[in-house]
Amino acid sequence: MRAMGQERRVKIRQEEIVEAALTLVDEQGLGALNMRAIAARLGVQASALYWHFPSKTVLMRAMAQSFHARALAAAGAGTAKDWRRWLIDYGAALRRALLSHQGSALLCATARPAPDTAAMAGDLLAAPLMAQGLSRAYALSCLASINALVLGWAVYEQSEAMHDHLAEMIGFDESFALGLEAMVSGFRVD
Amino acid sequence: MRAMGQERRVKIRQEEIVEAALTLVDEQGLGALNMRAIAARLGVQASALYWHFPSKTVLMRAMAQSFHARALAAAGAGTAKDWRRWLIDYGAALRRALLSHQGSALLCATARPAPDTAAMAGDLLAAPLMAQGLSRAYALSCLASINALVLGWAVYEQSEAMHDHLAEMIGFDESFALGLEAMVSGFRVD
DNA sequence: CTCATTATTGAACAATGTTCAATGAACGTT
DNA sequence: AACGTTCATTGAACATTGTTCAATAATGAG
Repeated sequence: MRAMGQERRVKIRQEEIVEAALTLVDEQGLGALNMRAIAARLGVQASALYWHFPSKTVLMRAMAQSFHARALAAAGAGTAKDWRRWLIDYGAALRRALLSHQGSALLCATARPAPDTAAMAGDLLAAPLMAQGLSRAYALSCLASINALVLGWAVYEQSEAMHDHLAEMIGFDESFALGLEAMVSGFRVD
Repeated sequence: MRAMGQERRVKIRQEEIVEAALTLVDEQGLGALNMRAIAARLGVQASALYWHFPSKTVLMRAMAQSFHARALAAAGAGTAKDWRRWLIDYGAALRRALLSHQGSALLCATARPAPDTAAMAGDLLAAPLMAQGLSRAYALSCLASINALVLGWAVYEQSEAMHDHLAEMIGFDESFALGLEAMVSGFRVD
């Protein structure tokens, strides 16, 4: 039975590629993300990547996915808190995850994860809220708004053109915290 | 005195280019936005555009700028309302402006307006809030959070991959309104 | 060892952003 | 009206980048 062994080797390789691509974006920005650069970082030819990924789009989708997975893991640790507290912690964790990698916000905005994974993530995230009595629809609405807020802020903050200008007028962390807390405190359960 | 005539002609041409580019994005998506396509729409060669714009990046910046200007005009109409009402109306107007053009959210996320224009827009937007007693810093924080929320939602909604999936679970308009109203109602003046 | 599957190479192609010398168009000056 | 300068466009190129594909090397089962 060789199929299993082969499959694992492929998966490892895929993760190596995603990791190389992520560090590349981290170091040189999203604009420097091209197949030849990724391949060079792995000591390989660009066309070799196409055995593992059908296109750059799918590769970027995998990158964004790996990203969301980390953020989710970091946030979903303690699920026993009050749901407002949980939402705030989740928002803050997602924000930290995005800000810890240059250009990750635009990456996540450009390449959304695959539909099925997104569905799973939605269920995983909604669970802690539903456990405390929120309806599924309401929980998903709240989560989507939090996601939008965090992503929007991160895009602003990681935009070279915007960063310096905005930084003169407001404190990013304080303003974000203010907006996030305002939104969560404004959620009403009916 | 010919300088004035020439200058005006140039400006008209620039606006024509921006408009052509915007309708192109609107009709065929952001991915179809390339210099040759824009030029073809104007019955001209791609290289001709480089007399008016130094690069595609600057062109896109102008596009995003024209966008923000429209949204601002649509929202800033009545400035006499209660500031919470004003924030909600502004958020809704910006959202409508973004959603009325395919792919505009990503465009605005990718190409931010020029720093000086952004500063002017900030002042223009903060004014109605400061007129009702909010501090400048607080007003800008609130506005930035609203902008982030609207932009994040619009990105989600205009993402092909995300749209269908999210639409199954939540109503965009309702969820957005819920998040926006929650946030605004959560803003506290101290 | 043999061979089929897996993985990579090297060379190409197409699309796209961009440059530049050459050319045409517009217009004030003489 | 003719001239020349400035404005605007062309056409052809170049570099980068995503992608393909036949050829080839590596790998592991029998």
